Amino acid sequence: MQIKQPDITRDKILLSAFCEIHRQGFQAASIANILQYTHLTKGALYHHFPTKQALGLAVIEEVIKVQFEAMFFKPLRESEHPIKLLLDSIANINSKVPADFILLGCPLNNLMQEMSALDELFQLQLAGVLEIWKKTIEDALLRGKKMGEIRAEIDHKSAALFIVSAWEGCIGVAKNMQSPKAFEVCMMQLHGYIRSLMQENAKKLQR
Amino acid sequence: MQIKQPDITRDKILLSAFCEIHRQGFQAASIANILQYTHLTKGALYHHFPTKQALGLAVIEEVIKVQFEAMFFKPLRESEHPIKLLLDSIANINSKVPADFILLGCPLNNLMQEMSALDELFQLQLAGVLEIWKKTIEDALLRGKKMGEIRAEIDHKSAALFIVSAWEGCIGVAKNMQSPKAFEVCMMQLHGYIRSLMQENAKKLQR
DNA sequence: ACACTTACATACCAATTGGTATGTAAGTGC
DNA sequence: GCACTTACATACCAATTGGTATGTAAGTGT
Repeated sequence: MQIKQPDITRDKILLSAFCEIHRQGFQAASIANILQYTHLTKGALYHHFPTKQALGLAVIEEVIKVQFEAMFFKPLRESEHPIKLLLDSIANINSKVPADFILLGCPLNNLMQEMSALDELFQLQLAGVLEIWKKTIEDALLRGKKMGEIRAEIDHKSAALFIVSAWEGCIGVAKNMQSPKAFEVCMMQLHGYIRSLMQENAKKLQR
Repeated sequence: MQIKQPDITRDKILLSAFCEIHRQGFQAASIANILQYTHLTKGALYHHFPTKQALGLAVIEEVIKVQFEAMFFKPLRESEHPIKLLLDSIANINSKVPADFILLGCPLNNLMQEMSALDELFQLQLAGVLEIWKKTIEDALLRGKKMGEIRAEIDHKSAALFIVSAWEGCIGVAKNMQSPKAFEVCMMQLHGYIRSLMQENAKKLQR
């Protein structure tokens, strides 16, 4: 089964829109610019997407969500040692995420801050991705409990919410400072927070 | 000494601009809207501010920075028990910050995410406010060390950076979820992080 | 091979944008 | 009381915005 030409065109628009939105934000993203990079025209864009809003929502669902799924969610879900993977990912964060994610910000966080209060569809779509992230970490913490790594009395839902929030906060502040180094330092404190959720005897195993 | 009329006009523009920017973001903020609320005209605005950028920078310096100074920096700097104040502020956060700060986001964070990668003057001005916040918390932690509340081996600079980052992250995520309750839950985890920096015997004193 | 749909390209549009040029009335210094 | 500056108001402008109406060439089903 081969990939249809229209789907290629659609993907080209989505990818170009993602890049433009990542750099300029959604509202400032220019449809003219998006098209320029693809060498397509408005006819193509408005054939595949009824409005700019629909294009933006599709970027969240089909580009951003997919990226997060591949980079964070899937590895963590499928890991045999989720707590170890979580801690290692955070400790080596700058090798895990591209530099653009810090200098331009996290695409998810950027859109959350820009659009959540302005457009309910954006808010819901973004909240959906965030919810998956949160649930994935909740599940990791829960499995950590069963493996005797995470203390039983920990409120894993609150902890997961905080981990995601702090994570985005670290990127956000590092973006302002334009400093991947600050991101690294900041994430090491999040590393410390997660370690504070662990059983004492399990900490030794995790360097 | 009485307040000059021109200064009143200038302040009216600044305040209106702050509200518009808080709701729409800087780029989407419309000068026409800003003026509508003040019943002034472009002549007035461009007399007091040479460009929209200059207006935005003035809003950061003369509205946002001043608000933060009054709400967070000054109380913490002048407190005799800074760690207690920090923990109490976080525990009662929803009574400390207006609901707009969650539903519309933190004005500082909003602008950091929108503008840091686009405009160096914005980035520097915002980083300046962030730096004061960070320094104020650094100093609070340092005084906490001297009072035997914070453990001596704690890296207070990294911790302060993380506290500010996580704080903004909590607001950011709560903004996306449009949930002051989530903000409260999230901030209680930050509360727990700060407690994890404390001496064991000092923890008992703090409820 | 004919009817119909898909997948675009081209040309156009009203609305809005930040910014400017000009005008003017009210202070202000001397 | 005259010269000059301040503090605005009014009218205008080029550029850009998202969106649409129309045209057309290439499939696609029958």
